Amino acid sequence: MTIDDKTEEMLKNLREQGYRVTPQRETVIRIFHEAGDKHLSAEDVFDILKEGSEQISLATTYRTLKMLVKMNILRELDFAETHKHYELVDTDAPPHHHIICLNCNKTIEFEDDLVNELGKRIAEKHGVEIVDMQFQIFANCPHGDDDEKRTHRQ
Amino acid sequence: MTIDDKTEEMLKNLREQGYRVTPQRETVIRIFHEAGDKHLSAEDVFDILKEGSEQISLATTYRTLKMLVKMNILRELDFAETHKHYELVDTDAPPHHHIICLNCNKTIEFEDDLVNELGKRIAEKHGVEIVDMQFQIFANCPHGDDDEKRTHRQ
DNA sequence: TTGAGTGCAAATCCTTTGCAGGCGG
DNA sequence: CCGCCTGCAAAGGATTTGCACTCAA
Repeated sequence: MTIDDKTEEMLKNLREQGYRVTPQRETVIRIFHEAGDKHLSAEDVFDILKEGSEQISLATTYRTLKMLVKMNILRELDFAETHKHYELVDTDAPPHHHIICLNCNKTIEFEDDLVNELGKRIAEKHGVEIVDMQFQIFANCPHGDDDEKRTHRQ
Repeated sequence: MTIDDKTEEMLKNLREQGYRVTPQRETVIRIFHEAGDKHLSAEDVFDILKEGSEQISLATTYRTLKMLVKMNILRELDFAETHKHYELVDTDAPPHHHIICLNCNKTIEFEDDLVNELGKRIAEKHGVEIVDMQFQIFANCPHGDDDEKRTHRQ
């Protein structure tokens, strides 16, 4: 399935839910598809927009991201930073998790059936209905520059 | 060991690291001890302070929290919210994890050796040196008020 | 046509910082 | 006494919101 197809499918989804399909929304969704599995912040999206021909205000960028999260098209990620990141929800794929390098700020994504299974089991044990899970491993990767070390996690 | 003993020990720790021991710092540490295993935000700490006899400015509250994280006395927690939470580091205890109810915003703490073991193994497999890990399960607990439902996670 | 969506600027929330004075060691 | 800490107020970054206008349906 091409990026266009995937984008079109999500737009159809929006329309069916009573949302209007605007060029702004289409562009934001396309940006996430083109970004592959990268995590983008609102500011990232806005910067990409500034480069391209489609100009969208920062306010609309934020409003669109929030709406897409509510629509379950994007997932909100909370690493220990000042701002949030977003990534496309892939309903076919199992949830994936992240290793966050405290030196270079890079993230490594990983999938792990055991983690997912364990999460489900823990939720059951506590009698709650699971919606999402995120396993975050904070670590230092081998080649890190200490210069850029983050201060908010020792 | 009493709360006073634990507080005193941490203050000694500060002194040894070249930090000054001020009534403000003592008070903040004591508040966390008295709060048991609750997670407090900067604003929470400040509110508790306002109630009590010790008045501390919000700026100092933030500065103290940040310093205590660097000292590894507090751990910073990032649930999917606009502000951070802090909890006492217990170096004897294994890391614990959280179930966050999307309805009522309450958190359930849990420990799980399997999760910790799995985290360690995953870090090893990826060749990174683990510093901390947090398994967050976002869920709905049975009795939730839908009124207070959080918007930033569908 | 019409109200959901947009852009702009102002507002808000959380957190940090500059500066002058205070106090721990 | 020295310089780290504090309080205050102002600044800062990220995100939200009020309002008038625009455009998708």
